[in-house]
Amino acid sequence: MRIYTYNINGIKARFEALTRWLAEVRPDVVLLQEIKSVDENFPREAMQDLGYRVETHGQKGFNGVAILSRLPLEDVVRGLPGDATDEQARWIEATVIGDSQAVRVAGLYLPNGNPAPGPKFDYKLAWMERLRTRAAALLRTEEPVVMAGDYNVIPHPEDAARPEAWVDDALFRLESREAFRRVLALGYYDAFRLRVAGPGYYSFWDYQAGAWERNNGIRIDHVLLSPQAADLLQDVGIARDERGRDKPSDHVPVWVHLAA
DNA sequence: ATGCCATCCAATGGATGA
Repeated sequence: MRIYTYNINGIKARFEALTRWLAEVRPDVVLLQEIKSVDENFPREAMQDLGYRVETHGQKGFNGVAILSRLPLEDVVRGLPGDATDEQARWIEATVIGDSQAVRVAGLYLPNGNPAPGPKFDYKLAWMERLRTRAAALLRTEEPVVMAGDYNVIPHPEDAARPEAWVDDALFRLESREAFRRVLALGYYDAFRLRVAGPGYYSFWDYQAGAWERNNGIRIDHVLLSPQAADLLQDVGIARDERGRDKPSDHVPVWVHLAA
């Protein structure tokens, strides 16, 4: 089972690039972030024509997450539990019925949190505490769990080309990195770091100031695996070449291959 | 860098993003 996370920065703007990529790569499961669309306007039929089941959790203008899957999906949950007043569409879960076993997948778009300090940063940290609670509940199921998405967290200095430029940023502040670490400490693994060590691996390059041409990137899109999922891990990767194609998102796909 | 670019909504500019 090949599972991808991909922040597409707008389904309307990325429709051509996304459908080309789906036809070319043929992923089994794609967790999309920033669809920036209400559910009714998501191009469901076009995805179905490419062989995908579609589950969305959208909102008008901003945020929005979705799951595309060539495999059957069950038990879809929309919205991160823990705050009934939260209007922002940043979390979707489903069980993917694999050929050999089922995998619980969660797609997430973690709040940016800038400027920090401030109310947006407070929301980010509160959201991360809710994430920790949900992540713990998912672990207790003892199913293989994959939580993947745009975490908006640079875990370590080696995950930024210029870490000194991010020291006061909500993506790299100690509170954000500690909250990310608290999720890992429950028993999750950063799939990429199970297989690849060292600096120079990024998943986001800003549109501005020639960030891509200068390789001024950050690694903020992550795939977290429960121990049961980590046992199934066959390979990982970052599809960095997507950033150099026509009308790219500012993020690229990050993927895992599980024996499931 | 003081958002340099991109996206969306809605309106010819504002909000948001990382």
